[in-house]
Amino acid sequence: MKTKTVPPRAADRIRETARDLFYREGIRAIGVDEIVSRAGVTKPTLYRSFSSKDELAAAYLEDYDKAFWQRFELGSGEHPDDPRAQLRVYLEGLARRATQSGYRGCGLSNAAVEYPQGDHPARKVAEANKRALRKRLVAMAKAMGAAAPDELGDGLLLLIEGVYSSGQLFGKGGPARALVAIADRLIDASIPRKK
Amino acid sequence: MKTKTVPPRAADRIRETARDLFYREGIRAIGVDEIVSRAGVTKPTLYRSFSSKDELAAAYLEDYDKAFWQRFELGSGEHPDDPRAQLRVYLEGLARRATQSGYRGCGLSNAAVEYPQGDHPARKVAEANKRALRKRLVAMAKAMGAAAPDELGDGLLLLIEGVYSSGQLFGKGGPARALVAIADRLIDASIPRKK
DNA sequence: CGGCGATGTTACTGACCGGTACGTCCTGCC
DNA sequence: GGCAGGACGTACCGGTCAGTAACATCGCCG
Repeated sequence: MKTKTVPPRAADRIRETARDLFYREGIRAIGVDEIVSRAGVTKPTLYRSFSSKDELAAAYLEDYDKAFWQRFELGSGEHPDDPRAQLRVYLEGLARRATQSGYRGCGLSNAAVEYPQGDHPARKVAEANKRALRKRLVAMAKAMGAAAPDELGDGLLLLIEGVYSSGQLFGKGGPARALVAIADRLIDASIPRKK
Repeated sequence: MKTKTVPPRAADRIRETARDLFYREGIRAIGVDEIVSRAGVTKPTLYRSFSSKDELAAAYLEDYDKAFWQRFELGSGEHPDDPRAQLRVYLEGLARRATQSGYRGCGLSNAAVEYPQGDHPARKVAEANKRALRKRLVAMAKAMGAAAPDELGDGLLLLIEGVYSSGQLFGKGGPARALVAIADRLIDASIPRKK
């Protein structure tokens, strides 16, 4: 009970507000003034918790990364020994979200578009997430019994990234609706017949 | 011969410079001052040819759209009656470009990330291009004899957009290297056996 | 030669950007 | 009760943003 029972909200509110605004509007499009005003705090408060806007953006992406893995691993609990079913849970949820109007894609991929230079703190978080995702997908492909797990893993990654991107371009009736069927077809075609 | 033999360079140089800078660094990241200084012109000159930065961005994307279709239809000349081979030509070139370091993805998709609001002139160009591409891919899938052309067309679009996005995230050894093999597998699995 | 359109020059605007020096208030502890 | 220290706000900084006004200069064409 030494830790404050009401751990001063300011920093958390800033993080939440930044998360919403950065995701919906883009990082470069949102100024710190708008963040602090919507969060009901002031700029010095923000800069006491984050050394710069870039660091705040990186923190936002760290949060996003955490939330992503939570979504991605949701199927692992439901189907502990069936990697294909695990992946399917994520793909179905993704296809649903990505075919709603207002979908904004992946915050991490979007950040990489906004910050092309490799040394930006936000980009580093994005790249690390994508490398981990690629590794995870290859591992899943291997567990599915794919003849060429690297290839299937990369194929799945291409499909997923394609959904992030096209989802925000097409909205409601977009190509993401075909995701599950396409992934199924691709996986089938990549696993040696087990008959 | 009434049209000027040397149509004053200024507007064209601005367009070219904007194209390079917007593509490599992003639209929001580049100010008009940098464009005019690199183009060797001055701001009033820019604003005599383009009513605003947003319109200049739209013009850049129009140019990009034109160049895109040129690349995309490159295989149509080489293989007039083989849609699968036509597409393959584009995919091979794309996979090559997207696995080089410094690849920046698709200028149109990137612009849509930078400008999420549907009424922005740049986004309109991007969306129109993507709708046309989707239509073209479905038509190609149909011409290939796909059982479900809409589905295959959308699957190909997902793969292509996935390459744009992941190409700029992974660079040299990225998942784009699997593009051609994956597309082949997917197409094979989507066309009724013709044996 | 006269004139006109395209371009350059200079200087400026008001808004907004990220970031900060400094004062104030509130809380907990002796 | 009073003081220390942390949390927060007020007010401001210099720089950059997109966009413009007023005027000078060049070169082509009649």
